[in-house]
Amino acid sequence: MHDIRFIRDFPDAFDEALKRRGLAPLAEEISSIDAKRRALQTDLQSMQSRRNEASKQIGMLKSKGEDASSMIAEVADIKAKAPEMEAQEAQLAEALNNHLMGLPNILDASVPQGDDEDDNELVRTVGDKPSYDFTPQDHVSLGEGLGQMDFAKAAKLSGARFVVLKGQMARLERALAALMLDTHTQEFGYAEMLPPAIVNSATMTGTGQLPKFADDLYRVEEDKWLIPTAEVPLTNLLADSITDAADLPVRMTAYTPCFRAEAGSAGRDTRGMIRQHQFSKVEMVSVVAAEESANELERMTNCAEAILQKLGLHYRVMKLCSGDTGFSAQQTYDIEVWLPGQDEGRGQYREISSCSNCGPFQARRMKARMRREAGGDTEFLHTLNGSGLAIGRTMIAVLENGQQEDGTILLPEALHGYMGTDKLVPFNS
RNA sequence: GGAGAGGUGGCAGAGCGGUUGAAUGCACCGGUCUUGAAAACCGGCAUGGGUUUAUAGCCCAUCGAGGGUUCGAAUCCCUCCCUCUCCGCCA
Repeated sequence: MHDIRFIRDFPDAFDEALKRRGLAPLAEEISSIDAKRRALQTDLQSMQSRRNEASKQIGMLKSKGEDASSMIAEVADIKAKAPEMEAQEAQLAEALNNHLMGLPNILDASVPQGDDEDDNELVRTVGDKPSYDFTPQDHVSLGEGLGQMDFAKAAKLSGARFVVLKGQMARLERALAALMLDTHTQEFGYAEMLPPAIVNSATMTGTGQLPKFADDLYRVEEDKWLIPTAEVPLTNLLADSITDAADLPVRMTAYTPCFRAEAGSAGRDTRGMIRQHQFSKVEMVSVVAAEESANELERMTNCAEAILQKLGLHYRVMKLCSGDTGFSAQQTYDIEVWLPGQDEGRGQYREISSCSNCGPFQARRMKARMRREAGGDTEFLHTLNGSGLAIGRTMIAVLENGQQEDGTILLPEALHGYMGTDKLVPFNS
């Protein structure tokens, strides 16, 4: 959500920010709606003020047993005029709100201009691509080959974009989640949380999924939605509250299922586990004071990278360009892991984590505020979220990177304890 | 799902048609006292918005949410949401 005062005070900067998002200028239109609304509100309030004053006098006159009929008539007159003005005011307020809630966040100055993922900027590459003296298989062949991944059964149960994992691969999900949670809580100070996976519309609106992206969500009943990421419940934990500066930063992590209708992705990544309607993710959320958010984004990205490093996976960090940065973010780093089995064994980088600084954008929507000192003003917090990591895609990476020519998988050492073995072998053997 | 009881400031808890944005206590902040601390005492202490050069004033709104009755609603009525107790069901 945008700050109407910013639009009022810096219309050109706002329109420039819209332009970076590929949107037409709106500052003038928004400011004009706002000006009309405030003028109307001022009139309305002075009427209400008169009404309140008259009512008090009526009370006093009546208590003395005097006649108040002329004042009662005056109030009646005000009451006759008010509804039309109130309706107008409400209409303007709604129009204004639709603009403020429907427009994407202002991009950080450092975000490169671009149209899509091809214009993202390489920040760093860590580790080296593994080499194989055979053509690497993708995770589908590997998983099905080991009898531990069943897309056909999942399709029968649920439809496209689901999977059934069996045996060691089912356990691998749990092992990865445990490694991630242990790392974030023990090494990086994140508090482990277990939030609801179903939230109401107000919560979805707070983080920016609603009102614009309802089609990407699953709705289980009126006003009940399945979360697409734990960012939603975790960040909204701070909604409608004022946090003491001494309690910052707030860092939380959670392992939850995530549900995405993938409305706009029909036909993309139809093979395998890359894009599923249901997947699990360990999410990190940080809530900090304004001046800390830039540093916190770097820190959070490093926390996600730490998981990849523990798993010995090669990856690169990309700074998303203007066209690829999400609605609520002002700046985003994507971490792309190397998947040697993709593209017929030639390999491909694929997003495995996305870490975003949303600035005050979500906080303003959900009224998440902070106070620096007793009696001081409130100000909006900055919120950040990042995957640490997406479990399904991490599993793909572990499988494709650890594969042997015979189709078995050598596991990274960090998982041996969690898995009780160093190798994935055919199911039931 | 059924029956009942409730939802008031950071917390506890009064108010139940009039000048109440809301008693009182606790917490918190400032001060007096004290070598220091505690205690005691004094004062302050909701949020959002409008107006304004103004963090000064003045004004509006908010006592779960939304409607209604009334000159006037935290207080009365309706709908919804949530919490608690009991019953039913259930992992």
